[in-house]
Amino acid sequence: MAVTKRAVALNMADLAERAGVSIATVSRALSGAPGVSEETRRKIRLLADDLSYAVSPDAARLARGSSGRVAVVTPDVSHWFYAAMLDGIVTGLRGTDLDVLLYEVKQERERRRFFSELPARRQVDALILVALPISDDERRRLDLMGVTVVMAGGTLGDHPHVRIDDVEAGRQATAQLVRAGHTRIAMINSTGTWSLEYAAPGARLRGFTGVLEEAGLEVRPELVVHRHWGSHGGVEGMSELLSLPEPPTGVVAFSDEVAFGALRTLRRAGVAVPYTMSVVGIDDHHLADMFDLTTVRQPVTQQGKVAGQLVHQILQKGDIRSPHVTLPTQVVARGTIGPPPGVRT
Amino acid sequence: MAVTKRAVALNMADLAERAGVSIATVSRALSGAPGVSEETRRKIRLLADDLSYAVSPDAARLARGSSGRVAVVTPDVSHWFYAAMLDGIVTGLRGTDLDVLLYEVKQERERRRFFSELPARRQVDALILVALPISDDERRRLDLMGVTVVMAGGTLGDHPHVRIDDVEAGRQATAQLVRAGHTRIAMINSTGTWSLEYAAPGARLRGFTGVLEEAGLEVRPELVVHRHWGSHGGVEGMSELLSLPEPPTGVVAFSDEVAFGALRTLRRAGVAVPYTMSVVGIDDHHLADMFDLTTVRQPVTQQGKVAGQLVHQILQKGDIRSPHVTLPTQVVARGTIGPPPGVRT
DNA sequence: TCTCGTTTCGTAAACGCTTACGTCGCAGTC
DNA sequence: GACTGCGACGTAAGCGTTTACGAAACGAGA
Repeated sequence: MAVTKRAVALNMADLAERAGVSIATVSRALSGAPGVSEETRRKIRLLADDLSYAVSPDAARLARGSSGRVAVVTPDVSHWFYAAMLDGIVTGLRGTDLDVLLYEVKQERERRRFFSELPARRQVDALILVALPISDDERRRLDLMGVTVVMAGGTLGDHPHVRIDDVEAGRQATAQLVRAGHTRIAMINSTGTWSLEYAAPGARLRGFTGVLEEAGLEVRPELVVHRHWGSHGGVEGMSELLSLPEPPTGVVAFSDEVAFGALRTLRRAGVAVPYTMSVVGIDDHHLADMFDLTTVRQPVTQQGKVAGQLVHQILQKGDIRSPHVTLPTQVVARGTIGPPPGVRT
Repeated sequence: MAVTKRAVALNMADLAERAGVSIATVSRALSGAPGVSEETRRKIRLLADDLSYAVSPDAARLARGSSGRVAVVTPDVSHWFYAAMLDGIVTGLRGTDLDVLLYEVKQERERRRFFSELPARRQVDALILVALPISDDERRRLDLMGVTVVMAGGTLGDHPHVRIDDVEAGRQATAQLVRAGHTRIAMINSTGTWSLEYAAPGARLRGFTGVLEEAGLEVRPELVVHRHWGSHGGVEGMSELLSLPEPPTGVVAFSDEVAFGALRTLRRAGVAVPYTMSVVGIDDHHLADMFDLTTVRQPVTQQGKVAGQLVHQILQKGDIRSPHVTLPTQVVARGTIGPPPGVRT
């Protein structure tokens, strides 16, 4: 009848007509719902394939009330940590017919805007926050969305989360230096990117001091410096430590990138690693091997993957048994730790 | 009337009722369409804010026919190159009320699946392919989607694209070595990840050979090795070059990561850089500075950003003036290039 | 043969918007 | 004072699905 149909793609009605059945039957056949004979279902599926017809997700969502989409909110896709998380999430979601909607909130004001406008609003069934510290106020705004919220790489109240034990990671890193015989051990820790405190620096520092104290070693304030958590932070932090009247013989870096920077400073200063100075990182960055860096591995991609799977399970089964996952970290010995200078091996 | 409303979130009808106007007016007021007095518009907007009401994107899409979403298809989010591209795309799309739907196609078969099932089908208004080589057949499948397609980091027939000149990048890298006086210059080039040929390796190699020939230097087959384009490719490639009866004195790496690997091999082999061996990369990876690596910078994030802006413009204005953008590359001199050994400075 | 339960399918009412079109009121024109 | 034009708003028809409900057909049990 209608000669001027706007629809460029064919719709379910067209398909139904050609198949000689009603729209309802087509819908049931394609969605796998019961109430259709196997024969009819096969016929319809074949026809749909032939005409390369695909159900409109938007219309389906409208009718059903769920979007089949999950939002991932991350501070910086270009940074390897978040990128690896994202990669893991996508992997964990693969084959679940859940699509990923990506939101990047780089700056403080973007984050604020995100929570005040909630652009993911009514777009997704769930939200995965990637290591994003948020305020109580923002947490409350989040509830407005009325969707499942999962935190990857941190915690968020009672919401499901996947993370590592940062205190333990700090302990493992520090313990290697202690075991090697070092007594003057420093830490280049991270400052937060945000006004809100992010948990990792504090936790890793607790691990650091804990191990020192248990070993009967003093924690000297001048040996704990704070810098940005990128490689340049390591460059600066190491410089500061080297300029000390009595520099340390071993350094725990907040992250591998910080360690990379520290190593560059040492190389330029002509300080031999590990003969004069030992360095240990945390992360097991995929380039750590290129620096020969001894470190503590955290399974970043795996965290993302589990987060993705968690979301899928929750969306499917409603609730879920263990929504709080802590993945283990593990020492990776390479070449940047040796005995302190002056100690014979 | 309907006592059991399913809707958890309030809808436009609720808002209209409270505002004492019709749904149509609310729609017009909120979307910025003409035909509403400024006073009414303000009133409605205020009310919407108060009740923290948001228009359902799916319903809007259904009614309007466009989704406000763009799909980004990338081989590997966790790799810095694609991550930087993605970051750029998101940045370029910021403030355009276009959302990003992310698809990762890591393996050959995932790529095939993506093109055969087209999960982005009817979900997005445009598609951005990130440095993804595709076959003619797949290109045809893509047209089935009937949406704008943009290639970032490569070309794709007549479709709009953003990229760099890889031949020129190869030339710039090689020219530095030639200028420093090297005559035995090698290249660690990349093998493709896919069965389909990706353009960059071939183009960079052409730049390499072109410069050598213009300088009157011979291109020796044994000095061009092929490895995977990650750091381990560099490790292996450099080993092979070192094992040659007469090793080169300068090496052009396909990418910075390859160069990182090469540097590690050299360090372990006790070959001094740049005194005995010079190395140059391509990319300007954000860790290149940590290796002191001389390289050729390509603006990765910028490419993504332009691609995002391109999509936005095309979606808005229909067509567009210059849909083919080539961004310039540029030498970044650091510390891994010196004169060949035996040449007095 | 009648009734009842199953299966299979169609009918039609949502889902929450956008927009073409119609209506109304009012100022301006002759 | 009837007519015209225009701005502001309402009516209602979609957009392409899902799904509650009802109808029809059919076999089984009595």
